Amino acid sequence: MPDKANSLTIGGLAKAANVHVETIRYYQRRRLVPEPERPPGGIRRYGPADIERLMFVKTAQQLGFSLVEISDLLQLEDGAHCQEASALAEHKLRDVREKIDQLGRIEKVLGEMVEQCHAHPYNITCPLIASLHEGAVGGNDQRERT
Amino acid sequence: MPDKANSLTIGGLAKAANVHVETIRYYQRRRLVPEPERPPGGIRRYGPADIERLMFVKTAQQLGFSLVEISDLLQLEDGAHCQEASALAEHKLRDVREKIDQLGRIEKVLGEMVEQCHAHPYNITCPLIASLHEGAVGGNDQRERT
DNA sequence: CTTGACTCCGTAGCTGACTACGGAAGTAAT
DNA sequence: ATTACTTCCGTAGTCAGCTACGGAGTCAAG
Ligand SMILES: [Zn+2]
Ligand SMILES: [Zn+2]
Ligand SMILES: [Zn+2]
Ligand SMILES: [Zn+2]
Repeated sequence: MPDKANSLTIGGLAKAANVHVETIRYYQRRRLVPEPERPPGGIRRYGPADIERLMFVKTAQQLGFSLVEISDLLQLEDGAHCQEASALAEHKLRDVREKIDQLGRIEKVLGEMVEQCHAHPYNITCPLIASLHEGAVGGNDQRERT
Repeated sequence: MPDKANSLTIGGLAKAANVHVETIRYYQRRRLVPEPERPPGGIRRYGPADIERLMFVKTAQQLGFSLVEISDLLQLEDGAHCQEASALAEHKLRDVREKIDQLGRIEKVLGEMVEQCHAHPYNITCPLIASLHEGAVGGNDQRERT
C-alpha cells in the first residue's frame, strides 16, 4: 500500500513539515534526508517517514546541533548506539552551559552600563560610552571547534 | 610632538591591540577605524588613539554588538548622545536575555535527554534518540532582524 | 647593497545554512 | 489544448566577520 501512503510531492512535504522546498533539496544534497527514486520522467513522492525525518532534523537543530552533528546523530538512529548518542548530547549540553555563562556575564555588564547611563547627571559624558572605552567583559574568548 | 606619539606601524598596532593586521585593514574598509594619511610612497603610522579605538570595537563586540551596531555607537562617541546610546544598549540587553531564556529551555531538554539515556535499561531503544523524533523544544523560532 | 621582514592593495575564499534564479519538463484545471 | 502551477536540476548569491594570497614597494640591519 505505498500508493496512498507516499502521496506527497515535495511541495506537500514542505508544507507538512513546515520547511521550504529548497531546504528539503538542500538537505537531500547534504544526505540528511533520503531522496526517493523518481519514476523515469516523473515526480518524486514522499510519505510520513519523510515528514518524521525532517522533524528529527529540525528538533535537533533547535537543540543547537549543527547539520554535521545531526548527520552523526542520524547514523545512530537505530537507537542502539546509546553511548555515542549521549556523548554527543552531553557535549552539546556543555556547550550550551558555557554559552549561558558567557551571556550571563554580558548581561551583567550591559545591565550595569544601562543603569549608570540612566542615573548619571545631565551634562557629563555618558558613562556607558566611557565604559566601552575601558574594556568591560571578562571571559573566555576562543571559540571551540566542533 | 606627533613624531614619537604616532610611532606604530600597522603590525605594531595589531600587536598592541591584540588583533590581526588583516582585521585592522578590514575595519578600515568598513570605516570602523580611521585610515591615517600616508606620506606619499611611505608607510602609515598609528598611535594610542588608534589602539583605544580598536579596543572600543572589540569590547563592544564582546558585548554582542555587531559591527554595524558598533559603527552606530561610534557615531555617539562624543558621549553627548546618552539617549541613543542607552537605547542601543537596552535593545542588546533584551536580546541577550532572550538568548539566555532560549538556551535555558534547551539546557533543560538536553539535560533531561541525557539523564534518561543514562538511566534506561540496556536493551530498549535509546530514549534520547526517541525524543528527537517526538519534537522537543518549545519556544520562539523567528529570529528578529536588527 | 643585499637580505629579509614588513607594508600596501586588491581580490578571492572561508563557514553555515540556506535562498534565489533560470530554463525545461511534468501535471492539473478549465 | 491552453494556461498556470509545480517539479527538477544546477549553479550562484547571501550574511558576518574575517582570513588568505600574490605581487610590488619600503625600510632597517648587517
Ligand atoms: Zn548615558
Ligand atoms: Zn562543542
Ligand atoms: Zn540512551
Ligand atoms: Zn535586536
